[in-house]
Amino acid sequence: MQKIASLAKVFSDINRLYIFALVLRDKEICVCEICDTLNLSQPLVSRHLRQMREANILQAIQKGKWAVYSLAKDTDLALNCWIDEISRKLSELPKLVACIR
Amino acid sequence: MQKIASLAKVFSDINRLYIFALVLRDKEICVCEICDTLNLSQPLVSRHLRQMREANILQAIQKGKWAVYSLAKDTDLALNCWIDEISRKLSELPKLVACIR
DNA sequence: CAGTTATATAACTGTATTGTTATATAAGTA
DNA sequence: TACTTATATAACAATACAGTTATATAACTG
Repeated sequence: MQKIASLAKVFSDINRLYIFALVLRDKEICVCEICDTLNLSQPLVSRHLRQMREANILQAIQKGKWAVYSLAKDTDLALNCWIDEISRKLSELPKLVACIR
Repeated sequence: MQKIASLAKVFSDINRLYIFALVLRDKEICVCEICDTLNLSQPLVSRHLRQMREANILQAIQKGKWAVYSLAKDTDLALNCWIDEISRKLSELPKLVACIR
């Protein structure tokens, strides 16, 4: 039950929801692209991403100077519900600003 | 998207999760029974219940001196996912202490 | 009707959280 | 090598939230 609450807490912030939706849409995305697209400050995005890493929702790999985020590999069962729900809302997201991958 | 975040916020608190699960299990339950079963103070339960009423998750009707809570009638689509998820966890809840309905 | 029971709410405290600003680090680039 | 770019983190201020204590209200009960 605590697990459900922790997952819910991550998705209770609108900016984390948007970030998660962006990752779902693009499969792979770097931090600066999230900042540009959602118009959020870099430190803010960075911390939100950390929370999602620690909740085992996202994973990051280093590619040159970029940190590239994607859905975590061992996607928890309780997460599937969220993925479906948020996938349905992807159209609400702004278009990409710059993609230098 | 904001709607999803609001729902998530409600379920990000472990006590609200427990309360919701109790309502799911018993269909109808009064405030004092929730307090007894979960061993939570009455004002705390009362406030959590209000948040769930305001999020349109639960509804309350007055029955004599009891306020009886149940799942809201027009159960939002986004809520179904939660109902399924939490239903699977009902076994974690303590047994009823007293039921004077 | 006085007392009790069930519930709601307000006021308060302590803690958590968001978003900002400033700084550190590490990897590319001129 | 100096400069720039991408990211992380720490320190801070402002706000939000949980849980408590005290109080109000309304409906039963003796």
